[in-house]
Amino acid sequence: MANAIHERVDTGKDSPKENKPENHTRSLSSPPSPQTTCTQQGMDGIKVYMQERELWDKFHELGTEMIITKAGRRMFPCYKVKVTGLNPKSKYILLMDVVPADDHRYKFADNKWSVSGKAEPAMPGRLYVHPDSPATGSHWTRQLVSFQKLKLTNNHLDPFGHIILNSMHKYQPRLHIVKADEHNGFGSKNTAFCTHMFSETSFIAVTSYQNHKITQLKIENNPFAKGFRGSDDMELHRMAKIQSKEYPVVPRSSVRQRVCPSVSPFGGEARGLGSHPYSCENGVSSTTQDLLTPPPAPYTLPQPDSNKHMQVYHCNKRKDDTCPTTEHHHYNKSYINSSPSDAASYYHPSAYPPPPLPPAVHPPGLSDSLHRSEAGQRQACMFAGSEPRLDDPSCTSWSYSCPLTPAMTPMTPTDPYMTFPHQPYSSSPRGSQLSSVAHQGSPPLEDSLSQCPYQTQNSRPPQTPQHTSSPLREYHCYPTSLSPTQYHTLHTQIRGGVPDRREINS
DNA sequence: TCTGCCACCTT
DNA sequence: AAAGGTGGCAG
Repeated sequence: MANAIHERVDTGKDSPKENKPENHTRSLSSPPSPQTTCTQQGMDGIKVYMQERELWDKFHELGTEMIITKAGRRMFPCYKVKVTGLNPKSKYILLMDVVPADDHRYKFADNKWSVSGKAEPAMPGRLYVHPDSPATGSHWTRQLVSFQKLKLTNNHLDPFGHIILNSMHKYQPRLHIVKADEHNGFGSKNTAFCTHMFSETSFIAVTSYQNHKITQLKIENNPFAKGFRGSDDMELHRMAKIQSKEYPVVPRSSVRQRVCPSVSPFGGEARGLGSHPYSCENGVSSTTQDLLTPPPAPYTLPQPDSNKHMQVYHCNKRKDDTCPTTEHHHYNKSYINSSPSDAASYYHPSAYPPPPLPPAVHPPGLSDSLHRSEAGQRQACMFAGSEPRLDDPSCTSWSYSCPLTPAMTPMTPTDPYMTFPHQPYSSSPRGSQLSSVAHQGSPPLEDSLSQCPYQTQNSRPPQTPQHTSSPLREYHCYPTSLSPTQYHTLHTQIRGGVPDRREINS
């Protein structure tokens, strides 16, 4: 909340030029994602600057690790960006997802990370929709956009809408910006969106830190870990206290951490992602369906059965009222009234495979209902998608439900996959093209970057090396034709309003 | 490896 | 003042 603002209201340089990294904010911002080629909707002029890039770089050099817990753990550094190039009056939904960076499983031994096998099946992909969504371009560009409330979990059955990851696997966070104007809503044609990835934000999910250097970096920079900082004196004192013995005093870090000398985990390779330049993908789908439709699967990750079902979680507070009858216009208004800060976090299912843009698209109803919900509460509205494997024709739909979007749902509710209001997400029988976003979802980034997976079957535009020099390189994935898709079974669940444990108290 | 609990902090 | 975010650690 306030944080985003505090960090850098950087309004000063509102519109950095392409390729031109901001100097004065260099430490805080990375070069903007390269621009986009979006052909329509004006998405091409959107630029995204990663904040606190220096910090991200420090972690990245060592091999960033993010703790994942059953209850959900925030990311640190926090994913914060500055966005420019949005139409001040248009509405956009900003969301994030975290996709596999490759299909390997890693191990940390000899003080470094190395591949230890094949990745486990991808977890249900989920989307984290920024609480302020949908909001006008003016809103998003006015201040930094922080995803600090996003949480990562290793609980495959997580009921809170947190992003589910596998420990010891490498991931790449992605930011999606979806235009959500009434004239460009999900249910309509021309849904435009763009995807931005910053390679320095890739990380390996762990249940406990492997590299003590990462631990120290976290302690030094995360305010919540301040309790672990301290002078040697404090250390000693504490140590003595903890171990009532007279053990030789050893630096806390040494004591606490496993032995890990210094070697950068990501070992020179920054592994696929690491070394990849940032990429930015934008796309416009001609139709909503296109967006939703999964791309051909260039690469497939096995999906657990559970994944095959689309799970929808409704906001507890969902107002049925709000959703159902909502019309497109509704959301406009609601948004205005709602205060972003109050908004709760929303989670949507993302299909890894297909990245779930779609859900986002829904903004209309969504925001309405969600935003109005009590502030601060994380009522997650999440949708878990089964992740369709890209190659699996059956997976395609991304509908998300949330009662939110009646308006957007042009489809018949009776269809299984139509369960969601959002039909568009649902698979479109016809191969449609998926916008990059959708595609990207799940395939390991490595593939995507190296070759747009989605395109696999298509010709992929050569990476447009537009800003090669800049970290962000943009790759456009053009829609590929998709095979007919079938829908996932949708499994809906309504949260009973059971908040996170922590929230119970509140 | 993973989990639960704890002290210590921030918000 | 309460809620909730951290890493350490034992099991």
